[in-house]
Amino acid sequence: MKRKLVIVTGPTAVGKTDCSISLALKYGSPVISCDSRQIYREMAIGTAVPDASQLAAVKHYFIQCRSVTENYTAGDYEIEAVPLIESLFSEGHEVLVMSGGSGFYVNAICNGLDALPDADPVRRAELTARLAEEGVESLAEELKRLDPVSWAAIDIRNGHRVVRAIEVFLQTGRPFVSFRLTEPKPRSFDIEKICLTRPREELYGRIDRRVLKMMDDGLVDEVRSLSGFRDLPALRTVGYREIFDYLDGNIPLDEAVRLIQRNTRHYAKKQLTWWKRDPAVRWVEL
RNA sequence: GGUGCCAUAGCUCAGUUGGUAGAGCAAAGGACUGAAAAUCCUUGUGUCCCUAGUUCGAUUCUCGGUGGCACCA
Repeated sequence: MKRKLVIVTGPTAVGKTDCSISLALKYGSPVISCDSRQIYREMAIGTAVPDASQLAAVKHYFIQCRSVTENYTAGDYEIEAVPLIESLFSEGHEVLVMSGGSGFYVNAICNGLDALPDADPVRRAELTARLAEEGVESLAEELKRLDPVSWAAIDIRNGHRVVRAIEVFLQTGRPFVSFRLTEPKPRSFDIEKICLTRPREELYGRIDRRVLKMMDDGLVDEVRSLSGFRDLPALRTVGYREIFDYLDGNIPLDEAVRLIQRNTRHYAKKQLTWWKRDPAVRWVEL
């Protein structure tokens, strides 16, 4: 029988952690996290990492193992997680449990990312500054001149996409879209994707309550301790930006809480949209 | 009990000198190849509280009712 990777995903606060731990115990598997924010050790409260007893119950990978200063990416994740999965299978596991809500990271595992270069930090910073100063139209014009094929193919109103396409062209001399493969990367294991879901109202209630619990657990102090890192990509995260606004005196605390709740709801909705277009997922309503 | 004000989108309200209506917030839908909890795009038909009247036509004016608020008793 081919080895199987069971991926437990779904919107934030739906209950992935509990479900993944019971599955892991059932199969004698560790839990391999695929969460782009729980990976940062400085961001425990605002990302709702598994608690101490949950972490003690099952071995977890990719939880709080990096610093926010490392700018971890989906590409890094694929490079580390796929060999880890293969090595765990070779140790004798029949089933491995992966869990997390970052669709792009799951995609990196299931289909693989194409052989695009990493961002050069200096050029990225330069292009990001220009995006802020000149606006996306100006950079889109530049992309049109440099790489008209990609200009026509990507969402040219999306600043991040335009920056990325320009930077890839400048680094390689090749059109950004020419790197795209048509076939997903072959994997040595089967994959089963399970998307947990709940009635929308119930999910939103869970989100609201979890945000209040984060506040009780000391989210403000956690964010305050990270103020030196606030411009890093990792800190551009729901729950952190709003508290920075509060600490700056721009909004009262109750407004910050309200915004975190709302923005988390929006995030949950985007996650659901991501999974809805994937015909391979099995939906499980809790 | 009396008088006045109010009743329009999930919420707060604007507006229609009579030709069936629009802002903010909330919400919904979508995109996605190394920032992805990021970033970007799209979306407003709602018994205009109910009944009757005037009118070619009433959410708009008038009578009455119902509910809310304020003040006076």
